[in-house]
Amino acid sequence: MELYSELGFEKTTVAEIAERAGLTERTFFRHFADKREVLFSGAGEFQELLVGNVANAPDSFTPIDAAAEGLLAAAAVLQQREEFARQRANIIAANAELQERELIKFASLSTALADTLRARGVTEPAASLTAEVAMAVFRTAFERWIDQVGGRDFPQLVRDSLEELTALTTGR
Amino acid sequence: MELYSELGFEKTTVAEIAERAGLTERTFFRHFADKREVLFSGAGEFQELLVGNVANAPDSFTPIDAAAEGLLAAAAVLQQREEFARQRANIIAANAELQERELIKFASLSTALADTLRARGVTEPAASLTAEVAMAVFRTAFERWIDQVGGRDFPQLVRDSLEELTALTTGR
DNA sequence: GGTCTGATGTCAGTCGCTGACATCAGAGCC
DNA sequence: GGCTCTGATGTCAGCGACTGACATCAGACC
Repeated sequence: MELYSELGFEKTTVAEIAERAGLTERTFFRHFADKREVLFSGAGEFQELLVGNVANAPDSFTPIDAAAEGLLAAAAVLQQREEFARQRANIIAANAELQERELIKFASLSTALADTLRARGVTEPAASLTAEVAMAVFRTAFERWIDQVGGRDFPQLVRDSLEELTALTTGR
Repeated sequence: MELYSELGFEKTTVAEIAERAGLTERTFFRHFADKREVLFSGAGEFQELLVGNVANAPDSFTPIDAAAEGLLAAAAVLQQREEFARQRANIIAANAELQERELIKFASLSTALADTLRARGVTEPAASLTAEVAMAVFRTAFERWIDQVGGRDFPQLVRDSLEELTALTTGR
């Protein structure tokens, strides 16, 4: 993270990272699948957090509302680590390869979310579509949270985006 | 495309591609930014097609309906080249790096779509959210189109997914 | 015939990443 | 205390993607 912030992602070599960590390049690649993965090592826990809250939502909740439970929990956790989240977002925003990796992590989240909804009895294609739309809401809210300086409440931004979504489709 | 289908993407070296094309490796990289980009060289025209149809939609259309015009036009064109689209989808489905690249192309499309909606007078965050949701609909419909053997009508699948979307949110 | 330009070839080099094998420190056992 | 076993790390050689610098060459235009 230090080096990626100082030099930028591209200009940082794995050799430099290894050196600063007091390890070998080979060892680096034993801990991380590739140079990008460093910034995404927490993705697993993040996914479990989000999906877990969806699974535990009351049975009476609609698919969208169940998904929203997961999004809100995830947003709350990121809110806690705002500084870290900002630094990380800046690094990613500066590099296309990292954006690609982030997108596939989001896609993986979307798949996991769809699976969870299906486990709640939601049928296809509603499950996949809800999952995709929920992640779209999350991304939109995240972007707004990061872009602003003031530091508004991330979970609240998620709620706002969900409202927007409803307005979009009911207005047809 | 031939080599990627025969050997798989990873096992194909740029040297082999260059040889079959009767060119040099260096020349390959002058035509394509990287090994993956070969499969995405048509992305620019595709984007213009989609966005163009959104821009030309009647002013009276809601954001979602305007976006739908673009999706339907894009789906119709892919329908024309079904065989090519299938082969390409298979290659991409077999490789994670290619999926990453495809996702960022979709994201780029989403951004362009949001811009177009904004030019139609749609305000934020409705523009971004509509764009994201529209692309989610497109992806979902595309997946269903490719997965089935029968070869159902792609534009019709897009319409179906749009209906699903409405149902999702109005059911709250 | 001459010049100019854009595409291609050549070459050397960097960097990400991997496989194979050696080393070494600590855990647990006798 | 000595032994073995295991997991983490180091070492080394090598492949393949990608780049910069310079040379070459064919066709366009004058």
